[in-house]
Amino acid sequence: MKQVEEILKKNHLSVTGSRQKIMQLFLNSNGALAHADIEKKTGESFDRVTVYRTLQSFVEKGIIHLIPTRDNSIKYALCKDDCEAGHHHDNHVHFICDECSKTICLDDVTVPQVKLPKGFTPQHAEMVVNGICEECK
Amino acid sequence: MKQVEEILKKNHLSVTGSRQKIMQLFLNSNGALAHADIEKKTGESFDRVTVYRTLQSFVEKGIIHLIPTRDNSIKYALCKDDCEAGHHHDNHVHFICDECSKTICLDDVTVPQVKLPKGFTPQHAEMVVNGICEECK
DNA sequence: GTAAATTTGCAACAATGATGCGAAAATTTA
DNA sequence: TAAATTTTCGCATCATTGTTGCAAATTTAC
Ligand SMILES: [Mn+2]
Ligand SMILES: [Mn+2]
Ligand SMILES: [Zn+2]
Ligand SMILES: [Zn+2]
Repeated sequence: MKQVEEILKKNHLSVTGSRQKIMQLFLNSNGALAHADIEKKTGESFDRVTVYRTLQSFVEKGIIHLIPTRDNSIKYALCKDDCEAGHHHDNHVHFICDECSKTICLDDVTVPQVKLPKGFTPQHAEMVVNGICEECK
Repeated sequence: MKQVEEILKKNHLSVTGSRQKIMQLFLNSNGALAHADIEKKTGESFDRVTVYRTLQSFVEKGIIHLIPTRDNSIKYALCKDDCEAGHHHDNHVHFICDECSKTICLDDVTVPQVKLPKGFTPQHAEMVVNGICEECK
């Protein structure tokens, strides 16, 4: 069984053309993908709505996670940590290159804890670093 | 001279009704404001476009800064650090309450530095913490 | 292979944000 | 303070992004 098919089945998702193609895109890509990237790379094959729904279901199943960016565009990347449906626990830092604008999961860099003022209880923290990536250096 | 007028003049912005009213909103508010909040609180007085343009010019002048959120909605807050036109340098942590969904600048909590993998050069870092705020606790 | 369940594509809609342009208002000049 | 100049405002219009309902097509289960 192909890797893509395996991933879908393991996550109780029916195996369809769009899901296979989009999942393959993530497996091939070394950075994060935006909705627009996916539409472009699948080349008109699927309806815009299908792409939205596919991404949503991948997020729900814990296959991909979203990355917040400074310009408020959503990017998606594969979860390498062992996330489960409805229970993500990636807590790594994300890097956005100002040169090539690629978004990269720094899987080995954990989001540091910060001491909050009295009364604040943290639940989850995100950290995004901008700069120059190893390739553009 | 009123405080609001003073701020506008200091930043070389002509003093207009919309700018005064929106600036006053920021001065009164203890959390960050979204575009929609501002439209609501000014009560139909100004065109939607005017609000957009006012916020843009405040950002350009270094009077307010944007806060990235996980759900892709833009929030704005007063710069308390000494930002200048075209050169922001707030680097504090932001807190978003999961209960009241207020967004708060933690001006005294500096974004910590992280050690990046070899080849990555950081330029700027953002950190957003979700949880329960002091009021909702 | 057939029936049931799920997914897809289309149409329609809502929200958000940008731009051009003439009218209105604010600032500068005299 | 009045006229001239500069800036801003409001409106119309458009683009992009994302959501929902529903019938047709596809996938899965039997
Ligand atoms: Mn990641
Ligand atoms: Mn802030
Ligand atoms: Zn790069
Ligand atoms: Zn709260």
